[in-house]
Amino acid sequence: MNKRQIPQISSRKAPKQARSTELVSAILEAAIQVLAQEGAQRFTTARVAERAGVSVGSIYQYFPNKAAILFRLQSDEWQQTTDMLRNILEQTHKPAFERLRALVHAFIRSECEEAGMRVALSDAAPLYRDAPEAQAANAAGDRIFQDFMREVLPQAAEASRTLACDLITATLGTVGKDFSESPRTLPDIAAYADAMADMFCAYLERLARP
Amino acid sequence: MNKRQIPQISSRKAPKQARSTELVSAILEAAIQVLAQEGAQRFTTARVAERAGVSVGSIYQYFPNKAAILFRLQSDEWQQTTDMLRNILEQTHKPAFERLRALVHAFIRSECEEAGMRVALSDAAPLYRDAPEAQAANAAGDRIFQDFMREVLPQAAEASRTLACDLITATLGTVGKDFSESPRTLPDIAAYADAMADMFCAYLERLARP
Amino acid sequence: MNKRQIPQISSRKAPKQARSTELVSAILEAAIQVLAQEGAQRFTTARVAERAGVSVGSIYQYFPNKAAILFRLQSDEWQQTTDMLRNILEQTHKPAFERLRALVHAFIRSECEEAGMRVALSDAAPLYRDAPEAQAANAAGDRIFQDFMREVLPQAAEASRTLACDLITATLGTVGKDFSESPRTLPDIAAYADAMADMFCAYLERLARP
Amino acid sequence: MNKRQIPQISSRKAPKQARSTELVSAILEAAIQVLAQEGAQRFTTARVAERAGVSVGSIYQYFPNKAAILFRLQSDEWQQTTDMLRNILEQTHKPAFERLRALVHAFIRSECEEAGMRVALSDAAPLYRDAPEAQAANAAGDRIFQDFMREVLPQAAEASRTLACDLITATLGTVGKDFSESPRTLPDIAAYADAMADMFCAYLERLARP
DNA sequence: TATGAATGAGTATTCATTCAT
DNA sequence: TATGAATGAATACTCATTCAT
Repeated sequence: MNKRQIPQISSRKAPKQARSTELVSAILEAAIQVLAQEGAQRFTTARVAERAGVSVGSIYQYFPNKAAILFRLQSDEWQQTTDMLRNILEQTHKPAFERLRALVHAFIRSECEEAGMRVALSDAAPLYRDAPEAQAANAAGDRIFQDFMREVLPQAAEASRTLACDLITATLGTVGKDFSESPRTLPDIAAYADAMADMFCAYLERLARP
Repeated sequence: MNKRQIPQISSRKAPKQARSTELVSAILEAAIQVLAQEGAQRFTTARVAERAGVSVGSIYQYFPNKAAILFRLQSDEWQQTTDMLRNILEQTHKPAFERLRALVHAFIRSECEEAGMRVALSDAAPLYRDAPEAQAANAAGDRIFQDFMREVLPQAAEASRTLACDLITATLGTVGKDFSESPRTLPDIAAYADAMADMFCAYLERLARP
Repeated sequence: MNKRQIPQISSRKAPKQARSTELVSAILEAAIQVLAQEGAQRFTTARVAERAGVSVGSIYQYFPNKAAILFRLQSDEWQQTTDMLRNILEQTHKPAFERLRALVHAFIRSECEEAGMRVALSDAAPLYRDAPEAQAANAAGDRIFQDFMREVLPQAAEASRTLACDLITATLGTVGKDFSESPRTLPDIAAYADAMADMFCAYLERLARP
Repeated sequence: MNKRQIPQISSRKAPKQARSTELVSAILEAAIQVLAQEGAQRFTTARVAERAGVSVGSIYQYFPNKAAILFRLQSDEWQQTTDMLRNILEQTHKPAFERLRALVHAFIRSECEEAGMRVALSDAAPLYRDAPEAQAANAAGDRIFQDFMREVLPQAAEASRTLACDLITATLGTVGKDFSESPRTLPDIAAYADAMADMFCAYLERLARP
């Protein structure tokens, strides 16, 4: 098996003071730029520090290592995405499939924004992926979707509902990322999102059928 | 934009002589082992050379750089997969959806074999991904599927058929890879493949409907 | 010749106020712990400050640099040892050789206490050794022994007496330290101290002989 | 307890070819110079490489890490010293005490040569000391002396002979090193060596007495 | 006085690639 | 053809010390 090292990744200190928060923001902002402009390969602490107008030492005051910066970036992404998805799914006055379609559109669109950075971030995944913190973060998103699935497939067996949920979230996530790796126009994005929503709806309808 | 270097990736010489072919095979075989056992991070020419029982110099006789080895590995994978998919899709005496289901099963199963190596290989993707040769290789697989789609959706507009084709191949590829990153049992694999096939069939049925 | 920097090492201010003395004690106590538990390599001002429950800045209020802390530790050791030796040698009602034997025992025993810290402290010697203050401190101990030697070898020429004094103090000091670097049981300590005392007595007897 | 890392220290490859041996020699020679002129603190692989007129990479071709260079230097010292001592002790046609005196003189003299480098080397001891290889190397020297002690103290109990042996070798080694840390004139060296030899002889005579 | 955030020079080690033999 | 020694740029991380608050 692979002998990958699992790094400590949690933030070194809670940025309580205003100064700290600013610095952390500057570092993260710089990290995003470096990632987007230079790629994962050239993402180095020195470059981030320089871009942030900060010393390397300061980076290590707030992040225990390079992986922690990347993980933090990814974490923030997940958080935003999760929030966005939750907001859409919670609009229970709208029909379920309409919400699902909106969700797919929103997700694909958001993936295509800052695509360069996102691709680089996922290129760097091996550096933070295996940390325990990373595993936990992903779980949150899944739960939201589980609830939605229960609403759409109230009759389905638990196991098959979970399977469907896994399949749809995996498709949304990985296919969305894959799609965003090439530059896309807005109409292309809309068309692709529609196609994906069609696929999900067709699948869920079939599952819902007796 | 990213300033990634785009390396030359094509093999340096066509290995016509038996000796050469042996050497190339040894190198590729060693590369697979190093990838599987050490991970993308520790995939170095020196390690490949040592494992292959060959000098580093010899590697550079047949591959212009490290990325070329990885690309070749990926290429071979694609080739095998493409062949496999073609064989399944060409069994035109079977119903289309049956073939599609068989294809999904075969693909997911094959992704789950040697998953360690495959994950490492995809971790290393940034190294070879941007080479022009890589783009071309993918196209071949798509064409095969295009034909199948024309069979299943003879009435559909060209554009929407292409879109569906892209979506399904992307889903198969990326979700398959994502699924294979965790260790899976055979029944899990079968269940997941069935779910995916269900989704594809439901989607295609909807598209085929007037 | 070596280009080692010779740092200023004397304490930055005389800690007259109670608060200051407490702080200095806390720092020194923490320094001992860090040295013993982490070793010379990991002896950092940050670690000392943390262990002392004090800010780094405070350390620099009382010590001009890291070396000064180490030097102070070493100084205190020397002071204690010197006092101990003086006490033993001043018991002039006991026979000289009996006092010498007691001294050797006491010294070896004390070296073996806190051996971990002492080893670390001597590992760190390069950092403080070359300071002029360090040279002076050692001289004090020698003078006490000189007096004892004059008592034991009243007839000997000044030069040869000084030589013997140097040799014996050097042996006591360096061999004692060397011995203490391995963990020792009390009986082992006693046996070794007896052997060393035997050696010293035999040597002094020979020198005393006409 | 101290959390010192114990590094791998053995040479990376056996320098079979002439070229290799030259390189290793150049590296070691450069290491000696850096150590003598810059001190242990400033002993860096980069400096050694530069002084040797060699790339850093080349150093790592022959030594697994920095500690290994230092250990090799120390090893070579031990080897030379051991050989020297053996040669002197094996001249069995000379009286034992005469050989012992010669040995002490030779040892102290050799310690005082290249004293700067030796001091620096022992300053760096924490880096290589804890490696298993280092422990083994020391044992060899002891055995030679054991034989000599058996010759001088044929009647003594095994335990007390071993104790005396340990004490004398420790004294010779550590006091010799301590003495060599200050610059010395030849007559001073001779006088000190004589005093030490006197001490050893007096001690051994006492032990030999019934 | 006390703090602790900020600094940035300093270092060991790796690894893709070349080229003399 | 094959070798593998040599190269040296690149990089994560530490830590003594300062100084604004």
